[in-house]
Amino acid sequence: MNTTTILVAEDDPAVRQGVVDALTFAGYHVMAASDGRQAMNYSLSTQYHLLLLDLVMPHYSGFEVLQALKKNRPGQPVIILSARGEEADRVQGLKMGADDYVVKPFSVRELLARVDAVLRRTNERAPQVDEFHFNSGTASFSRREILYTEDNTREELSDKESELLSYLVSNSGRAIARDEILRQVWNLDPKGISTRTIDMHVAHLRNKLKDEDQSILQTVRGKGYMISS
Amino acid sequence: MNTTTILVAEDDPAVRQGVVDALTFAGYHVMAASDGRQAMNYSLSTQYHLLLLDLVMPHYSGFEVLQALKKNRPGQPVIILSARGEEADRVQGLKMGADDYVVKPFSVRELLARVDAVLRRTNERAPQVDEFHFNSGTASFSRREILYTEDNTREELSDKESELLSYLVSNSGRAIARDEILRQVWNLDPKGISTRTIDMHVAHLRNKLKDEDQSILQTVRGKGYMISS
DNA sequence: TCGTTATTTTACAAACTCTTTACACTATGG
DNA sequence: CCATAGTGTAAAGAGTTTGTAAAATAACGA
Repeated sequence: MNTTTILVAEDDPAVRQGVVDALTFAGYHVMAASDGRQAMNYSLSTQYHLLLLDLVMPHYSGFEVLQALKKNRPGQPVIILSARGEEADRVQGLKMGADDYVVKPFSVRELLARVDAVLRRTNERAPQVDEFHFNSGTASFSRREILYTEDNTREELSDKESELLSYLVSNSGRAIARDEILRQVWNLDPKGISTRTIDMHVAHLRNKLKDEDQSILQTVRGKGYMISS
Repeated sequence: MNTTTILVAEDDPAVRQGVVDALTFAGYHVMAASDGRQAMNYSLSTQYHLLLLDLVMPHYSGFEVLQALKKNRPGQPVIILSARGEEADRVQGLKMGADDYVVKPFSVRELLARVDAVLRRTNERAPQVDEFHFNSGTASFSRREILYTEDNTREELSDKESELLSYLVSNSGRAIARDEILRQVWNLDPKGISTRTIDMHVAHLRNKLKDEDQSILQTVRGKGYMISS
């Protein structure tokens, strides 16, 4: 299943609908903004994997949106859509941090190819993390160990500890519910079952991370746990 | 699975049954109102994703229902059903905030197409907002925390605090009644019950937002609370 | 099989959230 | 300026969630 979310910012209803339909049909989850103000709002405050950004919109131009976005989320992938095919705009857009540029009118095939390419590049950029660096050391999942920088000592991670930490690290920056952890790490269907296993493993991990003040592995009361990104 | 709920307000039993059957068969959860008074009642007090509204009904006309509804729930999607295919009605309905207009008699295929289109547009229109930027910081709902820009400190949000703030933010720009908050955030039917819980949570939120002058989270006396957009 | 280690369950104290109560304070209309 | 209804908030209590030690069970290699 494809749960990649794409935000489309485009004021022309016909073009917007076309793009939304094409992306939806291709299996993406799509959100749309229909003017510059919405684009500014949504792009800064919602979660998505790729922004398709028209340059010419009412209220705010695509350049303004891009500028604000790159200030707040430097790594956010963006493809610029614009009728202006001029070299100057293209260069400025890419200079401002856009990942690619599609000139209107474009074919569905071309759009999808660009989208795929940018998403692929983005994923490559962040390959399966095997190491987690924190204040006092580094955890390696393939070697199932933690190395402490200061005294060069070593602490082993058990199977489950390693998998749990790995999952939290690769989903850092959001609170992960216990249910989700049970499903993803324990491969259980958490229907009604209640267990303190996760909490115990978290306690063990905190010990091994020397995280007595819970600054690395945070509790999110009522939900689960989180590692800040 | 499709858990989208549609409210059908139509006084002609034959038409109503036909619409209900078609929508049910298409996988929607359907509720029905058989006159204007029921329509007024249900449309204002129950939860659904789309209202199919007949204009000609006893007790209250569709226009009256639409007017009351848009006053209380400006974003609620509505499709008007009517035998009168005249341009004037169509225009007035759309002016009053309806999203589309289907002229009777209509085919099942046509109805479903309109329903699909409006629901899709609705989803595009309002993506899930995860962040709220304000003068001194940013609140994130997926992380259930507030980060203050100045000193890089962090304040946690409790479950209810986060949900409440999220609801106010995603409905910013209008005053939200306490009743609506109880229904939407607490999942309670606020019939006559009176509680100061909401006010307490607002007080806590204001603390965490450092909003001592109530410039972010405003009180609307006699109604409830509001966040300006 | 045994011994060792990893994982899960149990149990209970501690911490926290939510709600209610109570009362002070404020806005509003006469 | 008063009466009244609406709002702010401190404090207390009920109920829920989390941390963790200790015991029980499972997994595994020799």
